[in-house]
Formats: sequence, structure tokens, C-alpha cells
Amino acid sequence: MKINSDLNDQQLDAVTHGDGPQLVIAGAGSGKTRVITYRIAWLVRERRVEPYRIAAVTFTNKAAGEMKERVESLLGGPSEVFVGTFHRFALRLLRRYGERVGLAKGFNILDTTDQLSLMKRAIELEHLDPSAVTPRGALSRVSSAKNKLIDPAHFEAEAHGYWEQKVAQAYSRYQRLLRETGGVDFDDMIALAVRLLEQERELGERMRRRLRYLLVDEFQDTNYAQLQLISQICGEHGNLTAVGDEDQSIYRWRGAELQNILEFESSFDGAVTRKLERNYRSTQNILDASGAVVANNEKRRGKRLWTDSGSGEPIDLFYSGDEGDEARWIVDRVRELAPTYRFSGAAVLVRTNAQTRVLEDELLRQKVPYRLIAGVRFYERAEIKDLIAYLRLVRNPSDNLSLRRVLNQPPRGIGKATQAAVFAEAEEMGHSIWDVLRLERFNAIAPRGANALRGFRKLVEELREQALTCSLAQLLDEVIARVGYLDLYRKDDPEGEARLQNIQELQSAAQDFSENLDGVPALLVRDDLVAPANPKKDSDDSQLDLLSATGSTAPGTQDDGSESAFDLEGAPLDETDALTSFLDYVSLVSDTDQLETDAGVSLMTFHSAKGLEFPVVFLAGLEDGLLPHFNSETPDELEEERRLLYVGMTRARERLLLSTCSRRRVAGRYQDQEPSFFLDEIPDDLLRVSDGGRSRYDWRAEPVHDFFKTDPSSRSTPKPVTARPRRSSASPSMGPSRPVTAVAQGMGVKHPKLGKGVVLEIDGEGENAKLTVFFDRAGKRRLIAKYAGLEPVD
DNA sequence: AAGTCGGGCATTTTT
DNA sequence: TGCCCGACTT
Repeated sequence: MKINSDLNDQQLDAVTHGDGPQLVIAGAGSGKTRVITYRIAWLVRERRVEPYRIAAVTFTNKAAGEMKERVESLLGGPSEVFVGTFHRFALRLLRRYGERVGLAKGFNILDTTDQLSLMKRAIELEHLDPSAVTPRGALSRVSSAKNKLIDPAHFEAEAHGYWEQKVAQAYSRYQRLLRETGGVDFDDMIALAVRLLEQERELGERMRRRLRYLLVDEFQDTNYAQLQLISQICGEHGNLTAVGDEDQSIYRWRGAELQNILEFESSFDGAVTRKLERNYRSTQNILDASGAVVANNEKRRGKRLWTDSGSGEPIDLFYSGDEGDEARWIVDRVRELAPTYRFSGAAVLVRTNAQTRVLEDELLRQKVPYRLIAGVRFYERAEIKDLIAYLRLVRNPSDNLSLRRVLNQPPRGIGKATQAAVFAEAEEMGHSIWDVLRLERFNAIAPRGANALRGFRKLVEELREQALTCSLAQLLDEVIARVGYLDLYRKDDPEGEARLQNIQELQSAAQDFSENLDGVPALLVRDDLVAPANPKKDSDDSQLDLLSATGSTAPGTQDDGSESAFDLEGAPLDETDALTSFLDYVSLVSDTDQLETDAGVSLMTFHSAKGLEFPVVFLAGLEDGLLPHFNSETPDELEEERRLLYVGMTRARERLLLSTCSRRRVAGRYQDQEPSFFLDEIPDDLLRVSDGGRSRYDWRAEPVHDFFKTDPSSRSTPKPVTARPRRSSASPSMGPSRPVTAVAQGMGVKHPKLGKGVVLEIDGEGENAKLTVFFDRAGKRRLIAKYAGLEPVD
């Protein structure tokens, strides 16, 4: 490692920063991973910091993996530096000390699907109207509450209005179900880690004594809870290196707080802020164009990226007819550029997944190889989830969610009625479904069903017994064999074959795991886990005592209080069994973590492109309503859309090609489109415009908006500016009967999100007019008539 | 217990 | 316009 020659001056300053907090604003392509990894190496090599005192947290496994690899290559071998995601960090703590915050021993991590079904049940049990309180809606509200460390009681107290009160009910029930089933969701992991460290002060002390240096990647994406966790970790020493770029913050809707990076200095006393503005990725034209766009944002610190690699080609902008023409243009250009950049050097970015369809069709038609980055995650495939559910049951039979999933999968004669009876019994007892099976509470169940239930219980018990002596891989094989999974899917149909392949993939993952653990049995202890939380108060069932007697030991008794007891890095194997490690791994890893390269043109959303780079980048569908997306209306939301464009543009190394359509099929109907007003923000001299609107790509009629622009006098009646209510309440099926509302200057209007306001200005005509409206609550806003969803108010 | 029909629905998705 | 989910069917 030759830090003086490997780093530029700004990078060097950040790497060799002494103690205390520093914020490194790292522009796109400015070498932020390099800074983080070199700083770790520098701390170890030059400052003689013991590696286990350093932790680096990221958001994705992919980033963590790359970082870890680079750190190890700089240090010349594996090290004890913790490099991992926020969630993995939190999980470490919770696996060890989770019981102190009310977690069951073998708690599971729920994925989004699990969460959804749990929330559905919560809504049912609370007798809420699922059309008023949708599971999705409630879940997203709950998630944002958890990100802000708001618990159900707190939430209820603060709930505004009918809907939030109902959500409060759902939240509280959901949380109870979650604990009963021995589960945590992703948001809980962070929130509970924060609570743990707050509540167990001594533990927090110990951790701070141990971890002396914290580095956080993608700081602009941190949410409130994560910021708290960060502060807890580096409270008094404050040796925090936060690396991020406010211009690349695109996860506001998932709780990311831009404030965290904008107000860093006030959160961390004595913070030093540095900027990395030298870019090693793109041409100057690309930097200038993207910089000009994002400069229109107000919520940013501001920076100017530069490169010495030259200005490069101009940026292409293509005005196309419709999305078919656009696809043709893109694929034509891809083929044109392929000899220089290869197919794998190009990426096509879109705002919404729905846009990929046409592009795929065209790529297929022209036989251009491509890969779609999206799709179902590996571990969310049905057959994989089933097998995982069995493994989870083996570890923790009280896991109701997994039990429900596989109780009759594959079918084993436990029909609907039997299931309903068992679930009801569990509900009544206030215990897990497994307890119903164990205690044979089969009063309300027909003999045939009861027998089938006994068979299932026996299966799980035998698997648990075996797990104590066999390896993880063997356990999985055993599950597959006992459950008869291989017979379930046929080789002859392509879908069955794919499923069999998936199963094999899971087997080889388990195999890898087992080999690394070398002889560690799948399960270490077989204590019967009983759902600890919230036994029903009013229950006087004498069985209850018997059940809870098997419960866990008093929390924290084995803690010897020494520093080494708080071992964030080394611990898992001596404390945690192979099964738990594997299940955790599986829960925290997504499919997109391993992208194969060299597989053709990449097709993905702007969001998924973050962190990637390509020599050639296409940005498709740069139209009002798509980018900015029509659901983004507040200034903050619009700024985020602009950042999204910025992220897209800065993925390009050499060639950046933009396109916009004059009309597009949206939900089946053709709709006139306006170019995104963000395009106006790109300086003309950087653009090379080609107009396909009327040339060989457009054989259709002239776009309607041209008609308005070129010859307004020819219209028979002066058309009022119109506003379209969001999501037509009228029949979406046919005809032009979509309700429209005329808007005039000075008129009082009501906006679905922003509330009441007054129209100040109208710029342009028709549904595409840009309105300036002053809202009582939100102040002055610029809206586009057709997306605003305004209603007149008197 | 798997297949079919029809209504509702349709941003983005690191963990 | 297509797809996903739930209800209904055989």
C-alpha cells in the first residue's frame, strides 16, 4: 500500500484523518470505497489500531463484500475488522443479547412477504376493513414509524385521524403476532439494537470501549434509527467517518433522512467536512450535464465534479414517437456501439419496471443478449421458501408463520377445517401452534385430521433430533427427502426443472456453509422454545405454567462482563449453530448481490443502478409523469426525482444517451407525454439532439401536444386548463368520460396530499399546463395540471 | 387441491 | 393493457 501515490490530496486527507468525526462528501465516481478501505488499512498499519476495534457498515451485502475483499487485500489477509451491513451488525447484537429486549431465542427474520401475511392477519384479528386499511399501506406506515423508533403505544398516542388510529391498532397487533411467532422484521432489527444499547447501559459502554472507529458508507441513505445506532456506537470518542453524497440520496421513501448528511456537523460536535470532487469515471460532458441538473436542487451542499479525462462525446437526446420507437432507437444504437463497447458495456435505465417490457421485446426481436436486473429474489421463490420454512421450524417450532406455510405443504391431509381448528385453538390458548400439536389439543378436530397432525409433529421432531448430530447440508438433504420435494416437481416441464435447479442451488449453498463450519452440527441445543411474549393475561389454563417453565434462563446471567464477551466479529460459531447462521445469511442476502457480468445489455431501474457504472448508459422515458414520476409532487419529492436522474446520468463512463417520447401507452391507453422538464436543465451545448418524432420512427399521427402548440387558434372552443383527479374514480374501462376539472387563476383548489390552496399562475394550456399554487399548509408549489389531481373549492 | 374466472390495480425496493 | 389475488369451480 502506497497511500501517497494511490490517493489524491483530498482522498489522502480523508484517509489520514485523525480522531473525531469527519464527513466525506464523495461525488459519484470519486473513489469513496477507496477512501474507506485505505482508511481502515491506514488505521491498522500506521496507527496500530487493533482490527477488531474497527467497524465499517454499508447498506448492501455487495458493497460490504467488495469492501471486505479490498481491505483484506490491503492488509494482506483476513482480518477482524467488521465489514457488513447495518442489519448484520444489528443482528450480531440481537443474536447475543436479544432476550434482553424480549426476543425469543431462535427468532426468525421475516421478509416482505412474511410481513404482509402477518399484517393481513393483524388486520383481520382487529376486525379492520382491509379496503380502508390495506396491509400494504399499514405496513409502510408501520415501517416508517419503526424507522423513527416509534413503538405501538407511542404511535397510538400520536395518531392523527381515523386512518392512523386504525393503523395504530394494526401496528400493535402486528407487533404482538410478530413476537409470538418469534420473529423480527428488518426495521425491528435496527430499532431493537438501538433499544438494547440504550436500555443496557453497561453493554453500551462495553461496546463503545471496544469499537473505537466506525466508518459508514452511503451515509445519505441512513434513517433516523440508524443515525441513533451510529451515535450510540461512537458516542463519546466520536471516531466516525461518514461517507456519502446527498445528491445520490434516492431512498427517502424508505425512510432515508437527507437531514442526516446535511446536518452532520450539528449532530457530531467538532466534525470536519471534506469533499471529493475529482471524478475518475465519466467524461467532463457527462459531469457537466449531470451537475447542471442537480444544481437545481436546493437541499444540497453543492459541489462540482471534474475530471482530466477530457470532454468526450456530446450527450445524445432523442425525441421519439412512442415507446416502441424509443425501444427501436435504443436497440439500434446498442448494436451500433456494440463493436466498441460490447453488449455488456451498455445499460438501459428506466424509472418503472413496467417500461422494461417493450425494451425486452425489442431486444429479443433484434436478438441482442440482455439481462434483466430485477425479478424474484432467489430466496423468495416458493420452493425455496418452503424448504427454509422447514429449516426454521427445526430450529424454532414456535415459528407460527413457517408452520402455517408448510403444515400442509406438500399436501398431507391437513385440510382447511383442521388448520382452522388448530389455529383457533392456538389463538385461544395464547400459545404457538406448535404447542397445540405438542399438547395434542385436538378436541375440536376429526380423528383423521388429528392423525395427520401427529404425523407432522413427528416429522418435525425427528428432524430436530437429527439436526443435533448431522451437518447443515445433511439436514437439508434430509428435509428434502422426508418431505418428498424432489418428486413434487417434474423434470419434463420447464417450470419444474427450474424449481429443481433452485433446490439444488440451495443445497450447494448449504454445502458451502457446512464445509466452512467443518463438523459443526446443524443445531447445537434442542431446547424447546416457547413463545415468550405476551401470554394472555386472562387465561387461567393450568397448562400455561408448564409451558413457560421450559422458558429461557434469566437474561444475561452468563455474562462475565469482560470486554471480550462483547465480540462482534468472531462470535457466531461458538455461540450460534450452523442452522441459525445459515438462516440469517439467507435472510439478509438477496439475489441481486451476485450479478454475473458479460451477459449482455443490462436492463434495470434507476434505483437498481445505484453504485454501478457502464461505458454506455441509456436513460429511457425521460418524460413528465415518469421522471419526475407523477406521484412525486412536493418539492422534496421532486428533488429526489432529480437526484434519481443525476444518479442515472452519472452511471455513464463515456456515452450517455437520453430519450423521451411524445406519447406512450400507460395502463393500456395512449397518453400524450411532455419531455421531462429536467431535460431543460441540461445545457444545450452539451446535447446532440435528434428528432425521431416525425422521421422514420414515427409513422403515426402528429403528436397531439404539437397541435396545441402550433395552432391554438384552430381550436373551436378555448379549452380551460384541466386537472385530472388522481386515479379516476369513474369507470376506468371505456371512453373519454374521465372527469376533468377546469382551473383558473385565483381559484381555490384542493390537492389530495397538499390540501387547500389558491392557483397563482398558469403556464401553458391544456392538461400539460404548469400551475403555481399556493397551499395553506405547504406553501408555493409548481404542479403539472394533469398530474396534480386538483379539485375546485369555493 | 388444482384450475379458471373476473375485479382491482398498476413507483422506486439496499435489508 | 396485463397481472395478481381471491373467489369460485370441478
